[in-house]
Amino acid sequence: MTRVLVVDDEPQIVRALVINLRARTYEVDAAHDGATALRLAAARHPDVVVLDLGLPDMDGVDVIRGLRGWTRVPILVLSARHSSDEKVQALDAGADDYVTKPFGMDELLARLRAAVRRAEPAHGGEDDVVVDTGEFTVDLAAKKVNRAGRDVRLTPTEWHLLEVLVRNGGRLVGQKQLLQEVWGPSYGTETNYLRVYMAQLRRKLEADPSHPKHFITEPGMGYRFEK
Amino acid sequence: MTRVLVVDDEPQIVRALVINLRARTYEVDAAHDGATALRLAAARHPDVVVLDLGLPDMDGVDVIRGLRGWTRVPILVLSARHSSDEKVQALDAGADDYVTKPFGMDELLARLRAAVRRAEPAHGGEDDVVVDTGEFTVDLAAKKVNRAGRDVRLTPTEWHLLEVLVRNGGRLVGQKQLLQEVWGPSYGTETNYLRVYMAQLRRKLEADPSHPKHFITEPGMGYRFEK
DNA sequence: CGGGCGCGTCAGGGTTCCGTCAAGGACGGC
DNA sequence: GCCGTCCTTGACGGAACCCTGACGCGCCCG
Repeated sequence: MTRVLVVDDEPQIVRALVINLRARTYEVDAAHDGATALRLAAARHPDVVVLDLGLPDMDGVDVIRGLRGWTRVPILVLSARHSSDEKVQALDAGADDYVTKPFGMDELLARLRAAVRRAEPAHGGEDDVVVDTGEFTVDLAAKKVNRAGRDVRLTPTEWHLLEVLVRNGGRLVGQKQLLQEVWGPSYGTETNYLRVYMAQLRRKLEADPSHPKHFITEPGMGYRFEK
Repeated sequence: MTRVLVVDDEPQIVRALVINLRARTYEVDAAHDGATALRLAAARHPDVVVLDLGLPDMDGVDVIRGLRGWTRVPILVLSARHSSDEKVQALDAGADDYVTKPFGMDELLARLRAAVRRAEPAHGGEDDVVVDTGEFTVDLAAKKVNRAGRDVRLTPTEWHLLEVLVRNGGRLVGQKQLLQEVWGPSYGTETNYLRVYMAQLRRKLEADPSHPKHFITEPGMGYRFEK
């Protein structure tokens, strides 16, 4: 859920923004002056701030500076002033975008999405998903398998098979599904491939490969990965 | 030094931008059509792109998509179209800002500064910038590699490859991803490039290049940098 | 009790993939 | 215009990997 802080002293603008943002499932806080805005920003940690420069209690640029003192949250400035100087001042103070009133709601929302998007951490936020069995660990993001403190080397096919099984952890995966996901959609009956590669996975990862505890065979059906 | 890629088919606009940017000590490349823009972006890796939507050879939005396929470089769109739809389309395709012609040079430069500023890495993780393997150190910020007290000289391509690997330290990086990040999005199968440049990196950085400890090959999949 | 079926194991051969070297071409500096 | 640096490209030996067939074993069923 994305949280937005709207700062404007004109009630009808705040209302219009709040309605439109809530309708798009944003979480919205609103402030009518600069002091409240700074306090709310600190308390609620919004993902983006929409800030009107014309506030009753302080200069809008000072609000920007107040925020930039401790956060890099995207700031989208809203202003009735069209002068170039005003824009330059706000942007150089740390604003991310500057929209002049009257503004189109579609455009504002698009600029808001752009601001939020680029604030997201790089690389799609792929958390290091690590599965731990006690005997070995599988790091799906790094494509790494560790056993007894040593990295285990897997071939592409071995890794691919392991990945499908681990992602379906606990569930039974049919042999046809395994074959198609690892070898391609035109495969489905070559169960000997599975036997060979399951054996290699077990040899590399199981403490006792002939009595597997994690790579379970379900005769006639498929295989299952268990922690 | 900040590098800017200017994309516009109107020579006078390009000239005005180039002059103004160079006067402010930016490094500037210019392209007059989309294909050239994508090629230059891949070759020169600009820190920000100024893109006119009205290009002779392809839709500007497709240029944005072409860039976003492999890079998060800030894109500042320049357009004669004022319609809300156009803006929304460009922004949602991945643009960072949208300025309508005619534009004030002061404002454009301020928006450019804002785009470059927020693309900078956050201040705080300073110690993450230098990676130490024991045999050599890589300073990502200073773009320097030091080995046995001496700076190692890397070619641009060597450095770029090293950078991608180090930033993904420990993680396996697929050959396709490496090729696209270093050579550009239109590459993906030229694995011989990787073989040549990995060999050069190893020759310059590994104690025993034929038995690499830090630049690990994962046959059939990609490469991995290990401390 | 014997045969069939499914599974696990092993080793060899063909193919793909990788490391290495060297030559040719593009580019920029002097 | 020459020279050095860098990038591209091709070729080749060797290593890694994938496929394949053969065999043994346990289980179920006839």
